[in-house]
Amino acid sequence: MSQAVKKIGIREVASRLGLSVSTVSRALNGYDDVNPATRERVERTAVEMGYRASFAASNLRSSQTQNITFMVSKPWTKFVDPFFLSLLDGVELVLRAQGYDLNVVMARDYEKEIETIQNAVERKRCDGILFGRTRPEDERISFLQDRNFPFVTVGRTLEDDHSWVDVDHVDIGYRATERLIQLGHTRIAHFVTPLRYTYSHHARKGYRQALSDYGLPHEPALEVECYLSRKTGGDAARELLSLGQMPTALYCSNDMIALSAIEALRRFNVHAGKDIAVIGSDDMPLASYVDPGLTTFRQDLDGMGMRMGQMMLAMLSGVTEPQQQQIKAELIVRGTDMPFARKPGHEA
Amino acid sequence: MSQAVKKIGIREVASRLGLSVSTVSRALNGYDDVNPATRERVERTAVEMGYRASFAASNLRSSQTQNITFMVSKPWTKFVDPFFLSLLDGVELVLRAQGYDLNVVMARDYEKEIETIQNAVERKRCDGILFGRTRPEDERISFLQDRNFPFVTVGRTLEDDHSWVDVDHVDIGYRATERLIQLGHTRIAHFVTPLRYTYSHHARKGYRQALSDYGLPHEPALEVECYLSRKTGGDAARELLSLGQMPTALYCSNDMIALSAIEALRRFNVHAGKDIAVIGSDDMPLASYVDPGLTTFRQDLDGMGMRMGQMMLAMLSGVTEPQQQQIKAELIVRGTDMPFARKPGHEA
DNA sequence: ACGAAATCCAAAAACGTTTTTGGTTTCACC
DNA sequence: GGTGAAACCAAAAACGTTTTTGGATTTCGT
Repeated sequence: MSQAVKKIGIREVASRLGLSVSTVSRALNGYDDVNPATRERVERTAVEMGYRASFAASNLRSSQTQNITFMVSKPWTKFVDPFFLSLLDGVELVLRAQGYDLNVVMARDYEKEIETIQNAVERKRCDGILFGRTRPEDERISFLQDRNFPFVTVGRTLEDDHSWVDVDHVDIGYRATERLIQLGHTRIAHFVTPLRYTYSHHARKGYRQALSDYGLPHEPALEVECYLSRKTGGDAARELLSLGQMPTALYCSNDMIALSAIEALRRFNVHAGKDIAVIGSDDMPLASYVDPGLTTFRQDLDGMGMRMGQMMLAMLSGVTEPQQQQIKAELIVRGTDMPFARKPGHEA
Repeated sequence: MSQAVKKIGIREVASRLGLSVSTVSRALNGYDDVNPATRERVERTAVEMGYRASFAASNLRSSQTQNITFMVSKPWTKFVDPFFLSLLDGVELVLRAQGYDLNVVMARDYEKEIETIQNAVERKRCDGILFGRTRPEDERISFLQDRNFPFVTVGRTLEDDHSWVDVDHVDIGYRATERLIQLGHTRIAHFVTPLRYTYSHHARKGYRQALSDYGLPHEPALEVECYLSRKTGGDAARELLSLGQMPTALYCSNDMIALSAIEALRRFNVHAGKDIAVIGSDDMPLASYVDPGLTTFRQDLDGMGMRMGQMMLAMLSGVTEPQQQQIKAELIVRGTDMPFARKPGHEA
């Protein structure tokens, strides 16, 4: 543990070089009115002396932080984290390439979300904000729009008048349901993710559309909203069981819900892939490890993240009109779906 | 999209109140030489006017950021994320309670780790740093010690002359091995996590100690180092299989390795819980979903995180001597371990 | 009613950069 | 040799707070 290192500022660098402070600053920040030779000399000396501009000071003067914040809400950290982490990876990659830092802050709960954003924006802690779990009417979004603060979301709202990336959940819902129909199923349940999130509506819309397109009746009882913690897929499954008439197929707009439903059904001797067909939505890592593997949809999170980063970069460099990108998910067939069998094997 | 909100600083608040800027500042920052009535008036007006101190400015002047950074390395984001997220949760909780923000930055790879820390420290972006994946000789730690910068790690080094929290991996290794021995196994393999991390050494030490305590020979061939990506538990398992003499039990210092080994062995008709006993180490969420469930150890991540936060807080308030806390993990018996059977059922 | 201590507050300095402003060279061109 | 433009750089202002300094005012014991 050696002696604390002497603090060294831009002044020191300047005086060592016999240059003025402003020249050093301009050299370091890539201005064009500085002699290339001088610039080189400055740069070399700066690293030699171990000089690094104080974040606070440059931030204060330039009112730029070179910093983008990704806000993640508490519910995420419980289950959907892999989702979020792959995404982050992509974002970070493209932001870093342009000299921006990405940092992640956690909003402990629902109300804290807006507070967190407020803190970030009003105290000018970052140049832009990223977040997901958008809701049809999202006060975070109107807040940011009001102050004209750059942001990109994962997911849409009702209005859609901002920049976002999103997976096409209508498409997923439709294709999942369609597949089950084509496998011969006629009574297909849908375990719905919390409807406060926009994507849940989309998924449900796809589900209903497929049903209607293929002339199947829409049974409201088969459509049950789940919550990641309060009411799991397991709870929903038990509810359905107790109602008597089990469906022969199940589409869940979230793998976690699907998995917990499968788990619960197994207890009642109803086996996914044998007695009931199950399709999930977001190919979480667990999905492939479980036996049988969950049939679900893969989303190109990394690509989405990169796209998201690019959008942010564009906004930061002046682009003002909303940029939007929707991507299709890819069906991953594993073991939990199967054709309709004459006699559904549930003797609950 | 309304008009951009007028920027309002401490000056505006002061003049509105007919007070001086300094008084407003002192009132807001809880100094004691300000009339309670005045303080109340100031506080009310501040929120009324929507005033929030600029982060950069207060940071610059006070040289405090009220901000703690948790650095996570890329490898983590792939597999061990649940680990890391629970931990974070605890940290965040206690830091927030004292008005500190926690933010997470990702180091893209090995070399970037030190760079990330440098950036954080030298540019004074935070008041303290947290990170894990410590190595026996860890340059990050010496760097921070040299500059006398507050930090707490998850995991130890050879020296241990700093603040850390850690799970007792020697204990886990010992108890896992002991349990397998008591179940009658005599040939117990150990799939070792990357030895560049300190905890891997600890786990191996526990493993070897148990072997020796119970008079079992230490077969080097049964001890194979795995890497989270390059050489998985599956690879290691296949390696062992090809060597001919399979062990009847396996202890892995990481659940992911255990799981991938189990998966690979199944392909060769060697079933965990029937043909081979397997014990993991860190009860990742997957462990309970897999069938049969993985017998492993639960670590109180949340508690560890909180402890970690407390240590940081203590350092920030002047405590200088290293604080250290080791916690014991709890054995979670599920389905992958079983007593030794006369005829090990592997016909590979 | 007086002095000392405590309380309250204003003015100005300071934090370490970047940006603005403007001045001096250098250079090419007529 | 004079002129204008381009290149280079120095000095000082500015960013928005917190901290320091010190001057009033009030309070309290005697």
